[in-house]
Amino acid sequence: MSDLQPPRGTRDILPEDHRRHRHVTDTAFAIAGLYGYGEISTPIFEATDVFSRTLGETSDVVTKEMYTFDDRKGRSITLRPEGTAGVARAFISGLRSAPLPVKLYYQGPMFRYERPQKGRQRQFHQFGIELLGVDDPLGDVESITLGAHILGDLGVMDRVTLQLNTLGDTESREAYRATLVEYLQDFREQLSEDSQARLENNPLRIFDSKHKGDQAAVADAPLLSDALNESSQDFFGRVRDGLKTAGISFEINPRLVRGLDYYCHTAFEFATDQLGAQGAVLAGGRYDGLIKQMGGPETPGTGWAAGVERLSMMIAEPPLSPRPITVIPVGDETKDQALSIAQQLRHAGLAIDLGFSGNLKKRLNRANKAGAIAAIIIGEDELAKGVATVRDLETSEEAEVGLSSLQEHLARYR
RNA sequence: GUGGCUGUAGCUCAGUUGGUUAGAGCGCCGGGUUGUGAUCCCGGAGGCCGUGGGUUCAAAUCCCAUCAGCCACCCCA
Repeated sequence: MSDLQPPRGTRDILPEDHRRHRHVTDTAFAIAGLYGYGEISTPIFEATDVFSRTLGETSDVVTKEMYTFDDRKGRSITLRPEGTAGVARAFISGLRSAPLPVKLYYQGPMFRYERPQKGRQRQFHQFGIELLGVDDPLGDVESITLGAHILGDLGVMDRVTLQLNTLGDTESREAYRATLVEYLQDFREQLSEDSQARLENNPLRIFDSKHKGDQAAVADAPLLSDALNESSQDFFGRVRDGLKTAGISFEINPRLVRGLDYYCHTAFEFATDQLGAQGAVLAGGRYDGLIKQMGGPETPGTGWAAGVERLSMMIAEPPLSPRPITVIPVGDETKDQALSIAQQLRHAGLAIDLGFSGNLKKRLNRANKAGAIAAIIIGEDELAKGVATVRDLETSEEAEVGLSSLQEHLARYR
């Protein structure tokens, strides 16, 4: 029994789950298409340094969450923990001469070695977009607008809030970092162990901590927003204005800090309180230095990723579509006819279930449970007359329909 | 990685102070004269009580370990 369980933090996505899963990704695909984005798939695993060099050597993802192993030739391989680094790599190796901007979306499994809990698994799925080659704040606005559009169509907008912050450009951030570290020296003793280490390598992240001592230390600390240089302030101002123009409401959250090193300027997160401790359903920001850092041409980028499982948990039950029509033969002599009628109708584009066994009562019962909208009953009586009995399973109305006009009659159920 | 809670049939759970062949509801399968769907009646399959050790004459029940789930921290989608 225990051998039959999937590995920790993974799960089988059964047909019922997939209906929700697919509804999320189908919606996202359709809307990304409306914004002119094209689909890209990158490998599920990459050379380890694709992630370790870009996400930040000290980030949690790199230090303790990656699935890394050596392949048979001793190359270090890592199952992708997120999508952006792989897409950036693909851009450099295969799309560098493409006309800018390059607008991409992707969907697929990601892997992070973490302790599972609600809304958090070791293998999970993300849908994400990347907009490459746009340094204008309008790019951030488009990216966020696209995300909001998808959340809106999924019907979850009323249960999320858009949290927005800026990390400023490199100059602003470096300057601020120095003042923050200096300020926090006096509080060193009360900081958590993790945050004491962050003092050295990523002091901004202390803002994110839920540790009481950390929060107290940071409560009256100088804010990054006060340390922004003029161009960073201007950039952020134009993002906010753009969002207002697009009619998207947001809250400024000065404590919102991205965990991955490659972010600059815009950082945002659509957050909910409905998924336990996991707040983010769609989050991202700007990453202007990433592609150059990986060895490509200097190319600005902005984008986000959304958790497919998290969104699946939030959406309403998606419609069962298409509802099938069940073909039910009565008596052994009619099976061949039933089969060929079923095939004919399937080729005409109708969703057809064939009742396999049991008496008529059982088969109608099964058709009902399968969500069928109608049943086509084919018995010897019918065949003798060259008709089939079509029973509407909603209204219970029955009609005898000539076999030749069956297809026409069923058109109402498409 | 840390801490807390949990683990009996596909699902939700019961199982007395440790005592012999471990139960219910739902679901599933079959039947109620191979022709009519949610109901009703009858029958059936399905559990080495998460796994491995230990204590005991005797363990689903007590102890230890381990695995998995849930919750929180950490962090994130």
